[in-house]
Amino acid sequence: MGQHGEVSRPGSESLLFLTDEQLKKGIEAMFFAYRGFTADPDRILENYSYGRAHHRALHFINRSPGTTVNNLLSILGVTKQSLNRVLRALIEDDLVESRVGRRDKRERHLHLTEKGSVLERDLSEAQRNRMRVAFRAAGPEAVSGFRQVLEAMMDAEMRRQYNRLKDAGT
Amino acid sequence: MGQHGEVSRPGSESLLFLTDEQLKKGIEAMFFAYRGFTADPDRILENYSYGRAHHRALHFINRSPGTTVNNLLSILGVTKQSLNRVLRALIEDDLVESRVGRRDKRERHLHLTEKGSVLERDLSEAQRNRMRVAFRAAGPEAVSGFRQVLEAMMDAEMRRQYNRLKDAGT
DNA sequence: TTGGAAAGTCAACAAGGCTGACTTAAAATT
DNA sequence: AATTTTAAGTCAGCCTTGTTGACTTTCCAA
Repeated sequence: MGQHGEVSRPGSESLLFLTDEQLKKGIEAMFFAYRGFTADPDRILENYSYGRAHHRALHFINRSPGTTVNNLLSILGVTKQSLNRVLRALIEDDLVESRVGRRDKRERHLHLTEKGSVLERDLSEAQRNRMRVAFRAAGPEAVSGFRQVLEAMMDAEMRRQYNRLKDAGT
Repeated sequence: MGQHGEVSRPGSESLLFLTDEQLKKGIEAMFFAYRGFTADPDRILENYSYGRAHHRALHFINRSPGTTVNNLLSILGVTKQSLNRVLRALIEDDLVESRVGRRDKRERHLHLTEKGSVLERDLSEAQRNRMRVAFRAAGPEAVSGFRQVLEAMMDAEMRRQYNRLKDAGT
């Protein structure tokens, strides 16, 4: 019941990696790894009145300086009201600057302030350290596979967003 | 500043996959992929008065039938009070059965009911389908790398939990 | 027989999602 | 020039899921 392709029939390549058991291991790997993925920044954030949502905003503003609110909204996949709460705090605390658009004055372009950059760097560094250790332990072949599978797991729309973020150095 | 190992010095193997840029791509891949990972079950759950927390409980009870509350607690990494709220709903709705321990009567052993199995299977199937498509598209080599990197990203304690879940068919 | 462990419960709170309704300013269209 | 649409922001209220802290009941084990 529910088992597909787990029998390596003579003549077919081994499809053992597609057994339900293997798929479940993949699911559990995602679950536990995501916890590790967020653990370090979360620990840093505890010292502030910020949470994971603030981290995400800082990350993507840093990644695409000058991005508009609407843009950020579609990357984060949350509602305007939800993002606004987070953004308001960051702007009030002088971590993020909101500049009126030059061409279109309805738009606001978001930038990190010096202070915002410092926190972003701090969070990012913690997260990159863990990623670096994992990448180094697994090796370049594994990293390539890691990214291939993750990309294939995204919705088409997310994959578009993902590929849009410039990847210098690839 | 903050750049490590991106220069492929003569004599060193290529460490290009450890540039900050590559690490950031990895971080973003995790972010977008996790959204995809949860999207399908979340959609199903919308028809019920359950959320992701209920899904996780169902998953791990299905995975380790007869597990105790304490056990589940340490796997899920939430507080007793938080889990209790979820578990109470599942038991009241007859999706989960809580049996008093035979050896140690303080313990409760958790099992899915017929009804619980049905929902679990539904959720699991949706999630496995996406995972299967991704695995198939990426191929067995990539899947191996995917799991290697994720395992390396876990905290030691989580990795222990992860490896404890039996992996028949590996 | 007593101390500690497992489970369960109540209350109160916070973060971060959501919907709906509405405003303001500016751009775009008619 | 008038109207419609878009971008941003706001208020209010709700839900889920996490947290602490305090306390009870049951029962195993020293």
